[in-house]
Amino acid sequence: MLTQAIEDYLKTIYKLQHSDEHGGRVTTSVIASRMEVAAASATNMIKKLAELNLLIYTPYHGVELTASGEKIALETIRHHRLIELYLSQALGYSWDQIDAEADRLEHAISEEFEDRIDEALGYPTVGAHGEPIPTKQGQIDHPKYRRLSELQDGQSAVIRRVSDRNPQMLRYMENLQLRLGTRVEVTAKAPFNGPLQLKIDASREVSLGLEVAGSIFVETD
Amino acid sequence: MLTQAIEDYLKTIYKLQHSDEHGGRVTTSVIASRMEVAAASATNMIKKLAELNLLIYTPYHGVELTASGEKIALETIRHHRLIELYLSQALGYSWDQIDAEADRLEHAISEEFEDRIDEALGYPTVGAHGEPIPTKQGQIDHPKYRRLSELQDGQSAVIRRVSDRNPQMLRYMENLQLRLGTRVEVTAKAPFNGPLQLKIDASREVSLGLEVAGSIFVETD
DNA sequence: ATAAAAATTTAGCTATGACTAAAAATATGT
DNA sequence: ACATATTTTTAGTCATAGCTAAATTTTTAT
Repeated sequence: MLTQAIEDYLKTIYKLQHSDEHGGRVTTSVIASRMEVAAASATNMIKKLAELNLLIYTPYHGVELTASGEKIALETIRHHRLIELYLSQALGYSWDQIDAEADRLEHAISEEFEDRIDEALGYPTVGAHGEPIPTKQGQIDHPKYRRLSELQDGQSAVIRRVSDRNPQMLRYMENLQLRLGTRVEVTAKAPFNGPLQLKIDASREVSLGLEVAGSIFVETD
Repeated sequence: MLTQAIEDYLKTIYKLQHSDEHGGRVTTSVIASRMEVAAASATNMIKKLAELNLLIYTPYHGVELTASGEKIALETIRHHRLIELYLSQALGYSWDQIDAEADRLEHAISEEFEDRIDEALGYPTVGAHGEPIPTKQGQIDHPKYRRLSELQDGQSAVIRRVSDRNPQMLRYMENLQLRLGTRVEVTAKAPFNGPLQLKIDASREVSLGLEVAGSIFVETD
């Protein structure tokens, strides 16, 4: 049977495999740190997942999901993102609250529940933070957006996705009304990795640190 | 910490204490059978709950919840009944599906979630099967309804609650349109524990077995 | 009253998934 | 190249919550 822990590990590994940060190599320590467990615990679980043919494990070198491991990861991610969207659309949750709630609910819901909220939401393809929602068949695309921090002075773009890693940062973005679909223009960039000056919705101007700007993904025109 | 298993046991024990079937004495075997675990497993958990001061345990004679045990039981039951009602009202679930889904979700939701569905439902006091919903403060009343099977020939009553124990029976009741608030009249009673003849909503007539009639609780005029 | 039956507890085992400490393998810096 | 640092794995523990089999206690029937 699929335990909650198995689903959580597979989800985490999938996300690591598809993040550009680690160059494709998903190691024990990276998994352990994302899961907030000791490295030894991660090794144990990895061995178990390899035993279940959910991933390929090369000791000392990392893991790679098999097709069935990826399937389960995508189902879990689909649950998570549908629940997040439902929480924000139907129950009025704010951006910073939905991830923690969905982390628990994603393991508890049935296919029936998945189908019903999918329908209630009108079969969405994009989650509350702009993440693609895998289809029931496990299809997903990975649109390449640029980080707001990479834009040059004078460039304009539309917010398409934000990182959901830090709830406090999400609250900060919400306060600034930096939402999906919001148009932003970089009106100045301070040197030495300094903040950038941002015009939001062609009206308000704010100064935004690089860490926040790096967590906002935009589509340029 | 409160595990899912602890919440489940406390909920079950609370319901057993307040059911008229066992004369108040809640024994290991009754708990084990309701939880669908071996008697030895129930003994283990009972000892643990006693250790946590959630119940008083008299070996070989049964258990009784303490105030704090009852508090947790009522919180769990409140979660369960709010979720059930939300599933049927907001997501269109049928009577027979909500219990199983709520059994899993009740352990996964936050206070935030509880508050939001409570609000979305308009602060209900009665659950989807007619059960009272405990307040956030743990208040609950136990209205005494009569079983439909106890009514005499010619008596009329309104359905106020149904047992949620058997999903198939719930589906059967739904098919007959035996719902909360439905008026029913016993037009005949067959002898030797035979079926009773029922007039539903002053129109359709059906023959109803005693087992089903015993699972329907009514208010007489 | 006592023997048999039923209920309950104890003893010992299993799986899951965490942990620490120690050992082993890999990576890095001079 | 090789000593040191870092990463990873192994070994052994713990808590949770289930199980079976055996022992014990309570209940029931004669």
